[in-house]
Amino acid sequence: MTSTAQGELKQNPKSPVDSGFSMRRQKIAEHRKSLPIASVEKSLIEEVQKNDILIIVGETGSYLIINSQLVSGPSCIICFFLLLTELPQFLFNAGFCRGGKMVGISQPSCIAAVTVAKRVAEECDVQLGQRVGYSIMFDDTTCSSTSLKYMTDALLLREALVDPLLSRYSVIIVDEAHERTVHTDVLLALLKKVQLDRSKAANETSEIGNKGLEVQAKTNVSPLKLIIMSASLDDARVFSEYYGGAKALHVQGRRQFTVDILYTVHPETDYYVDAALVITIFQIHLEEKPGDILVFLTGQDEIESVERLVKERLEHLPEDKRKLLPLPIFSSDQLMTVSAPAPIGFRKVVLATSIAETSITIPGIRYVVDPGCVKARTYDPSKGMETLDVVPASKTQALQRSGRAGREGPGKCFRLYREREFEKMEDSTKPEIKRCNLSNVILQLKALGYDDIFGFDFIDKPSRSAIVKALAELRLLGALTDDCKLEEPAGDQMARLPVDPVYSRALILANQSYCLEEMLITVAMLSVESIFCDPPREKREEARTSRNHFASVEGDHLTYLGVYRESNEFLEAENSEAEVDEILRKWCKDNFVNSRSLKHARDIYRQIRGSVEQMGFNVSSSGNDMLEYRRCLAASFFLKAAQRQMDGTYRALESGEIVHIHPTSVLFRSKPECVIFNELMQTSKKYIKNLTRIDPLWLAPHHYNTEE
DNA sequence: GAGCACTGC
Repeated sequence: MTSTAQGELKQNPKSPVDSGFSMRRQKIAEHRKSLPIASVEKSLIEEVQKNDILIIVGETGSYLIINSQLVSGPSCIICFFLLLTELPQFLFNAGFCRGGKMVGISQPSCIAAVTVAKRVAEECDVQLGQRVGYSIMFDDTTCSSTSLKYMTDALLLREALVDPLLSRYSVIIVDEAHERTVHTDVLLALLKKVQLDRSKAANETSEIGNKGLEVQAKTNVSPLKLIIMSASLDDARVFSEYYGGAKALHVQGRRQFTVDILYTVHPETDYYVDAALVITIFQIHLEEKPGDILVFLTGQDEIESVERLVKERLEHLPEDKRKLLPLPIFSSDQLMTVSAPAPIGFRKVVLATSIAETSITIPGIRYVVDPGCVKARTYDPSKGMETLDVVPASKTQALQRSGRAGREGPGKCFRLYREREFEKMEDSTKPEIKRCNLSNVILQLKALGYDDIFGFDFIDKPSRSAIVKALAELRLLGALTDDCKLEEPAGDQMARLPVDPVYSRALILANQSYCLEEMLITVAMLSVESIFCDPPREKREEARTSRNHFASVEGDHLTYLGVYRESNEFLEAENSEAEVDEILRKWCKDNFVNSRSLKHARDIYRQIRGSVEQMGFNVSSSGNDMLEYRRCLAASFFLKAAQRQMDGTYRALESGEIVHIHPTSVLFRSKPECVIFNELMQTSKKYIKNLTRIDPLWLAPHHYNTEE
């Protein structure tokens, strides 16, 4: 692309926010005004009473209006955020919490669960943790009198392990179901079954009548109401079909202004993408009305390179045209800087990853630049390898991105691809369950009593090979018997531990080898990312020295163990929580350790220590006997072992893949003969991460050779 | 000698 971008972009006459719909929108707006809140409440409750399953679709305004003719039945129109906080209160008022029953509201993330719970408690003017509470991994604020309980999907799934009928809930609302996370998908499938079981049990109870009070007490269950909230119409259709034609109700989304969509006319080759991007950014900066720009990029590298290009180009502009401020965001630490308004007269250009699609809202954005790509993680079950690569975005993502320009006023979205390429995009991103390692999900299902995994009623079925692989892995880890039944007690214990099956296996083995204390720390440290900080240039040398101080010749696991223990030595038993935080923060800063990661690891440690103690494990330390601990690592992670080749590369024993030690490993230079590792990921090369040097003889003998 | 979108138990 050599000419100016002006010539390359044309307005799409059929953009999803075409003005032809404005009449309709106006009508809906009038309709909404005529609806007092009381009648909204009444009609919503009526719908819940009439329908055991209700799907509530709340798209951003424009998209919703276009598609509303596709939905039958009367539309109930209120504001979406209102619904999220009001609906549970409506249900409470309507008596759904009588007799100690609860309305459960599940969210994919902790932050959402906490935020909404706080807001509802405020609206109801009650103390958080009483009538309204939330429950997330490290924080449960509910009590026996809680009626409205906000929680994460994953936690609700865990609850089903203890109470398979989820009998304390009269209504469960699953929010953000369109995100299609593994947890949401499994939860939706589970709830379908729970609802069926509870109807059955309730019918039996009523049939029994007063024949036997004992039976009645035992089956004291009432039917379960389900409300599924989805922001995407496509997914709402999928859910409706999945639940046997469940009724879908439409809700007006938040106010959305018109966004003009502009496509490029000529295809962009990869080589020109950066150039086209920068040209587009400057075209907006120099020719468009005030308003900040949001650019969607795939990762840190790309963000930094575009930032550099923008700065370079700015230097060639006359002084008065230089008022453009590039703001990179690729980690949540940078969020504060982007939400602050630009200095007077300046235009911000926010260079963001897909984090800016949904997770955060940046004020002031009127222009969006969308190259149409996203970095996506996929999992190859045959190789046990994750891949992180750049792929085309989906239509839903493209719409979401363009929608970001219309939050505060009419906006423009510049798509750096042709309209026909948009048409070729997938409707929505593949559900996570179709692109991840299934061993955790399958172990949970087995523990919940679902034996027939191939016949399980998934909304989107994962591939047969992915299921086969996960079952095989679980057998090798000792969670399942040879005929794929839950192994007792190990399988059940593993399902109850809140970590990946390989890690729970490691904890069980460590318990038997008397190095559980070490393994708890190891698993906690492996469960968080990037223990070490990336220091600024001037501190690199200092950081290297510090890292060398921690580095263990045995590998990363012992290194992490050392970091955790050394940080712990600075603490005293009587330190208050705030003091602990402060001491650790300082220690981390001095030692180039990521304090957020370390704090998170300490939380996980506490959590899993509690779990293993509950199982009756005795947390003992191997003291200075690191040999026993390393043998235990080998026995736990034997599925991921690699052997050095003549040329210095490694061969992963299970898959036969040729792999490289990742440069962040402490073993990067020493290249021991045989290692176990925790992660195999393909980026520019196939890298193994988090390794420990082992003796090949320690590997589980029954797995790699035939001798006993 | 490499970089890593986002969650969650």
